[in-house]
Amino acid sequence: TDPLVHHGRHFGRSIHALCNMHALINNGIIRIGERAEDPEDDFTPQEQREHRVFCALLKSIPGLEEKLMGANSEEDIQSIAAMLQKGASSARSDDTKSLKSAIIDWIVSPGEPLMPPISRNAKTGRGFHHEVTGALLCPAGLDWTDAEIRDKLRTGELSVPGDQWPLFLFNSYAYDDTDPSKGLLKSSILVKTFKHIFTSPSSVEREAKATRSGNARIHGMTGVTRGSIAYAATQARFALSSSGVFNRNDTITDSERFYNSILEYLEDPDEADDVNTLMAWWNRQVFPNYVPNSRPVSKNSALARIKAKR
DNA sequence: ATCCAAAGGCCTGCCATCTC
DNA sequence: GAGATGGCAGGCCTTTGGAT
Repeated sequence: TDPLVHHGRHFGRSIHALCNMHALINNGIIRIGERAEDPEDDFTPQEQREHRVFCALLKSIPGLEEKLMGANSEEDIQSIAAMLQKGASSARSDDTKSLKSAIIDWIVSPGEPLMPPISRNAKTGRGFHHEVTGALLCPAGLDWTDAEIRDKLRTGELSVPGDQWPLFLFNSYAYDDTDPSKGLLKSSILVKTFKHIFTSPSSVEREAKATRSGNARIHGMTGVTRGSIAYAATQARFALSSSGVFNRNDTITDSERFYNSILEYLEDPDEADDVNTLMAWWNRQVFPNYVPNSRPVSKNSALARIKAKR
């Protein structure tokens, strides 16, 4: 496969999922031109955000900038964008597929039966239809033990927009309304989802059985990123929900708004202190033994090949 | 009619272990 | 040690189904 597809997979998982690659790249190139002409040019906050993502894209894929600048037709750029998009989309799809069954093992304590049982390969019966997934998805601040609230969530009378965060994001699934950031993004289910995607499915258990490099290693990922945490949260939220089809624009599941709201929080300068502490915590959870260049890499490993390309 | 996502099958790469 | 073997993980292909 084309290396751009490969890079697109990791970009989607770690920097920005759910974006339109064509627009991202086209707008990015235009903005570079405008900035060169008029450095004083002001961009809207939205444009500035998009441009930061574009710069991260250029930075994360060696040779991409040259490739884009050297493209001599609109078509060339379109095909580059299409490859990256394909990578991001297929990675997202592979992860939803894989998490769909895996997450069932993480929502009750080991050994405890799940009542009623949830099918590993179907989404019906999840979401607010089930006591356990419902409690996890219930917006922080609402009381899932209240029968009236449960009913309204089930019927949809009470709809939950993506920026109203569910309880499963919080450590021990406990929300403290006097301190809303307490335990935020520190739940075990989120860490497990992250490990499943980035370090390997078996690394979720205490003793990893992996014999092959996981995604983080394949792509030389050495620490968590804001995008990767938001991505794991979005995948977990979708896996717990009853909706069967992942769709960016679906207003019921509202995954894109959810993803962006997490990302916004993590990038908010006003939250920088909390977020830096949080990121350090994540790195200890997920990459505890990481020391730069400490591991020998076999000559033919994917990582070695990637390094050789740089 | 077209597009996209889901699902399962399949293939390949990687690593640990075995066997000689 | 070198080569064979087996299992795990990631990714690709194909089919299917639903939405637009």
